[in-house]
Amino acid sequence: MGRQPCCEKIGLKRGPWTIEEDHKLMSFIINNGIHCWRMIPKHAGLLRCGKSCRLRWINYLRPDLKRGTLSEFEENQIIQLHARLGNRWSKIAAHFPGRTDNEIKNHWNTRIKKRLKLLGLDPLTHMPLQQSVQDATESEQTSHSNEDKEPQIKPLSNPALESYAVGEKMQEKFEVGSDDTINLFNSYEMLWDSFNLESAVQSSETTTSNSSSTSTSLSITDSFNPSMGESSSLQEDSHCIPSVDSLLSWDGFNPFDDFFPLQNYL
DNA sequence: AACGGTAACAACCGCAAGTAT
DNA sequence: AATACTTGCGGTTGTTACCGT
Repeated sequence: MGRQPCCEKIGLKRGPWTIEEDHKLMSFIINNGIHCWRMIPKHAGLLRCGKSCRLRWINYLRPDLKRGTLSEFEENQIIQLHARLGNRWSKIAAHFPGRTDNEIKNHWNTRIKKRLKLLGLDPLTHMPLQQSVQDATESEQTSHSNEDKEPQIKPLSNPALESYAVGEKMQEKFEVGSDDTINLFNSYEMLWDSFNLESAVQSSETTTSNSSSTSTSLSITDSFNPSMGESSSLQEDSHCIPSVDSLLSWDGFNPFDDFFPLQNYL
């Protein structure tokens, strides 16, 4: 039998969203909240599938989104979290209120990966590249067990201890040219020394479990629709509401101009 | 000015997990 | 317990802007 597709694809629009579509989606969600993504396009008068609407809301329209490039500090945090969590972008994003998993994933793939490679680090394992290759070769040669043959994909079990004793060596070895890269390297090294990742992740996991993208969205929309009473209130998640600056910093288009009486919420 | 290459970002797709019946 | 359905996630692709030649 198989599963029903999430939506009837025939006649649906794809590709970049127009401003009108954004307005329709915003307006609908603000007035009605989010109950069922599948129904939203139909009721909002959009020729999109629910999935597409959800993505657009989460990655672009959500009022609590923090726009702009990630700071150096955020970048370093991402690196640390990636060393521990691997490609679990949503888990990583949960540590950055206002950032989306898509955004962090894109940032990782387009920038951080390259910088790590420049530093001679394998973005996958966070180990020095040559060492990774060497380890792989050695394990192939010795071939002790099947476990030894596993590719070096697992995140480090204790990255703070393992990786950054090589810091000095790496710096000598790769003669990294740009100041940026050197800065990244230094802070990377420093952070491992000083940052108690374990406790940070744990505390963050407990505190952010309620502020994932979805619950955040809901709590915010709830705040516009007190009658919904579906979940937590704005008070609880108020830290997710962005500053005026971040709301107003959208280039060209601020979808909230038409819908949000901002002064009531900020 | 035209072209090609690249970076950055947005959006789509397929699958898995979670939930309701 | 089984099935149907929805939602969320991660990988991938598409699009656009920018830059160097």
